[in-house]
Amino acid sequence: MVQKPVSSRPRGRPRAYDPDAALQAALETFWKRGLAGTSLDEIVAATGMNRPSLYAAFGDKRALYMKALARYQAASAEALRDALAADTSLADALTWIFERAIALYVSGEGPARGCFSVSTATTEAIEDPEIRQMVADGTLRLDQAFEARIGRAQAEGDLPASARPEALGALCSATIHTLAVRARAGTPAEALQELAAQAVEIICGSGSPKPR
Amino acid sequence: MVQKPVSSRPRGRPRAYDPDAALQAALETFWKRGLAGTSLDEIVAATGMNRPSLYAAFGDKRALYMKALARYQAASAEALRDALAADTSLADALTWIFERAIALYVSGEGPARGCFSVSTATTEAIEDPEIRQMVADGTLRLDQAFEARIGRAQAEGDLPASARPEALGALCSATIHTLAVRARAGTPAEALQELAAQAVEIICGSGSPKPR
DNA sequence: TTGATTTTGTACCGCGCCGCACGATATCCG
DNA sequence: CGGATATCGTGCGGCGCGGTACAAAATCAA
Repeated sequence: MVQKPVSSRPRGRPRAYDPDAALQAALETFWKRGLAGTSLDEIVAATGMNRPSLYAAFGDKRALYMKALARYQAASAEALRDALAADTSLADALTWIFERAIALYVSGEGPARGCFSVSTATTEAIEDPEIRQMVADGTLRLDQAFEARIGRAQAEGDLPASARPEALGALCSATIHTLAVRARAGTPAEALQELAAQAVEIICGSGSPKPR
Repeated sequence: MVQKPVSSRPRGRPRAYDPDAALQAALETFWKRGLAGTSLDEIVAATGMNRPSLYAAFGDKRALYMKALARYQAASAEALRDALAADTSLADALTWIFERAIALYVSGEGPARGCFSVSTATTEAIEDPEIRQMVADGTLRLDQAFEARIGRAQAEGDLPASARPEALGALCSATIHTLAVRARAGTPAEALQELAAQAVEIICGSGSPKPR
C-alpha cells in the first residue's frame, strides 16, 4: 500500500499533523458525542488541526465521520479476527473477546463510551443510507466471524451436533450489543464482565458435550 | 391526580393542541433524529404547536426530550408487564414480546426506527447524567421483569433447576438490544423474527425439561 | 359589556454553526 | 538563490439554531 519510502518528502510545506493520529482524535470525539452532537470546533480542538486542513484532508464533517467509522470498524474487525484465529478453546476465545470489548467500552476518561458503531452510528443510520449500510456490514461481519468460529468448534466436537452455529453466532453479537448499550448506560465493568461470563456459559455450555 | 372534571374549563384562552398527542409527536421526531439532531423547527412542524407554546408546556428542548423518553419507557414497561403477566407459557410470552418489539421497531414510515432508548438515548447518555440514569433504570427494570418471569417458570418446573434466571433474563434483554440495533441498521423484519425465535429456543430450550 | 386570564402567533436576538477565501509560511527543485 | 508547490492559520460570510418579547386573540367571571 505504501508506495514511497518515508524519506522522500512531498513537494510543498510539510503538514504539521499526523493524519492517522488526527483521525483517531476525531474518532474519539465523534464516539462520545455523535455526528450531530459534535461541532467542528471540538474536532479542531481534539486534532490540533485548523479547519481548512481538516477540510482538505478529510472532506466535510460527514465524510470525516465516515472515515472515522471505517477506521473503528477495521480495527475492531482485525482484533476480532485475531482473537478468533488464536489457538484456544471457543470459550476462552469468547471470554477474551468480551473482556477486550468491555475494556474498550469503558476506557477513556469520564463515563464509558460504549461501542462507536452501536452507540452513535445507529443514531445517524436511520437518516443516512451510507452509514446505515456501514453499520449493517459491520454487524453482518460480526455475525459471520462468530458463526464460522462456532462452526469450527462444532466440527471439532466441542459443541453438540444439535447446536446451531448461526443462532449461537447471533447470540455472540447480541452479547456485544448489550455490553455496548449497558456500558453507555453506566453499568460498571465488573457487572459487564459477569454478564459476559454468563453469556459464554450459555453459548458454550448448551449441552456441554465435552466436560473435559 | 386529576382534580377537576373535564367539563370545567380553565380560565383563559383554550389551548389549540392536545398535550398528549404533541408529546407523542415530539417523541417520534426525537426517536428518529435524536436530541442533538432534532431542531425545534422540526418539533414545531411535527406537533403543530408554535415555539412559545412548546416552551410553556414542556420547557426547553432537553426537558421535552426527557419527558418524551419517560413516556416511551412507561409505555414499554406497561406493555412488557402485561405480556409477562399473561397466562401463557414462558416461550409464548417471550415470543409475543419480541414480536411486538420488532413490530414497534420497524413501524412508521421510512427506515426502521429501532428502540428510542437504545438508539438515541444512549447517544446522549454519556454527556447527560440524568438521561444516563433514565436509560440505566429502564434497562434494570427490563432485566428484573424478565428475571422474575423466568424465576416463576423455573419454580413451576418449566425450566431446569440448573437454569439461572438472572443470566437468562439478561439474555432476554440482550435480545431486545440486538433487535433494536439491527432494526436500526436495516435488517428486515423477517430476519429479526427468525433471530428472536432462535433466542427463545436457546432461552427456553436449555435442557428442555418438559418437552410437553 | 368589561376586565382578568391564558394561549397564540409573529417577529426577532444573539450565538454558534459549517465551510471557505486568501495571504503567509515552509519546504523542494533547479 | 529563486521559483514552484503544498500546507498553515486567520478571519469571515451566510445561515440556522434555541429561546424569548410582545401584542393579538379567545375564553371566563362579573
